[in-house]
Amino acid sequence: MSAFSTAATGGRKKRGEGHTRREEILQAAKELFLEQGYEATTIRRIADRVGVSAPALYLYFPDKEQMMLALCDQTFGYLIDSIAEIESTVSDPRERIRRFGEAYLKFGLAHPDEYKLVFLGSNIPESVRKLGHKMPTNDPTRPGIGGAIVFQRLVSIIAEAEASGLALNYPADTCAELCWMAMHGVASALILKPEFPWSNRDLLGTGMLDIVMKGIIRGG
Amino acid sequence: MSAFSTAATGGRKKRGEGHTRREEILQAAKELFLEQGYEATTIRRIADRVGVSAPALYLYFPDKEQMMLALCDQTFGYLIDSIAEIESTVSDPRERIRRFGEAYLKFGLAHPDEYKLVFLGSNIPESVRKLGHKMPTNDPTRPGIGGAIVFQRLVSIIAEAEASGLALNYPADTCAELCWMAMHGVASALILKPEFPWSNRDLLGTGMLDIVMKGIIRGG
DNA sequence: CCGCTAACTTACCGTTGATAAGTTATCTGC
DNA sequence: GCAGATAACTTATCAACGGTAAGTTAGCGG
Repeated sequence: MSAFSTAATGGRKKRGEGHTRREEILQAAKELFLEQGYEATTIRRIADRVGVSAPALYLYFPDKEQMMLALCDQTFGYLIDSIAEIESTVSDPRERIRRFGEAYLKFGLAHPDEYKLVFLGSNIPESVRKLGHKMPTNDPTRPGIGGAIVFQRLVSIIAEAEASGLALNYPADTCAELCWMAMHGVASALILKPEFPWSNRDLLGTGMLDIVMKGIIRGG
Repeated sequence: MSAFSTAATGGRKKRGEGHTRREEILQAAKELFLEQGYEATTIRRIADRVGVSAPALYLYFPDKEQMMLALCDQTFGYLIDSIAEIESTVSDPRERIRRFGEAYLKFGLAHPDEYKLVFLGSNIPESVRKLGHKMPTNDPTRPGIGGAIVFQRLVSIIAEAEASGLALNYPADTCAELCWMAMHGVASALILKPEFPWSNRDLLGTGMLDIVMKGIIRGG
């Protein structure tokens, strides 16, 4: 009906169909997020796009943060999938770690907004705190958990590498943290300062990966 | 006068004394910033503490961002000073790089709010873009330039190290970027997720520094 | 047809950064 | 000492934000 709404779905939902509205909200939020970034993705704009009033969103999400995190989890699923594929198809421990790093960085550069929200969330102190608070929370449905799952995969990959005979220069969990921090440093820098005249973007990724591999693997 | 204002300075300034008001504003902002973090540091709260109306702040700063950046530059001065001291007292190229990394990380952990604002500024797209846009801007008074100055020091240190005979595995500027990104990865992770059960915080700093040194220096 | 309640709206709250327009006080030139 | 000029500052207000309270509409089961 209205001329400038890509996802307005007209009238009220029938009984029991509320969950479809929830998905419409996520879809609209995602569109806005991709088109105009985080700042433009306000409650009111999402509601407008869905074709519903702003408070209606609060029937499906407790607050904006949970909405955004649910959105990110959806996107992070792609990264989790691609990591799972690496784990199932690549057997060499070194190669696994390297491929993880590549996939991680590629994902970050392909989904900068989601990356920012999950890994650089300066706005979401609440859930970031919870996210780190007690890591072994086995609830994969908890919103915002995507980043933690990814990190846990790396811990597993490196622990398994060590178990299969790879000698490490540090404890396995420290190696995982170092590896993640290094790649996170590259990702966040390239994402936050895209217009900075970086000497060589590709080399920064592959070089950091080389450095980390050499640094954490004994005799690497 | 009022019971809970640490810096209220009473009446109006005389002609030509506006600059002292400007410093009072920065001081109040800094106090709030340190006491209650970035979120609590609103225009109105700063104005209250100074003992002046909110719009008065706009006589001295074009917007909140410039205020915050001026504030950060003040704090970053300490880091710049300590780097200058390292440069003037440490002659060994390897040791210089290492000491830079240590000083950088220490500063980040000691001033997390300023660090966030300058290096993780998800709120300040404007100036971050400018900051990276044309690096060789020789205006050290430009607000928000602190982080760029620090980075430029590292570039110099590594370029000088190479000039003095140290063999690098990558171009000097790439080495500087890799070094900064790695340490930035550690700093930002520890700052943004302080409650995460990191395996060993000290080891993450020293270990990353070891890894980077070994990685960028030929035969390191 | 009645009542329950899911789905949704209108009206509003307090807060934010920021602007426009008016006021007061001090300094300068005469 | 008095009259502008203008630095310094206030009041009133804006649009937008996230979020809540309370009322309304619509569909389903009895």
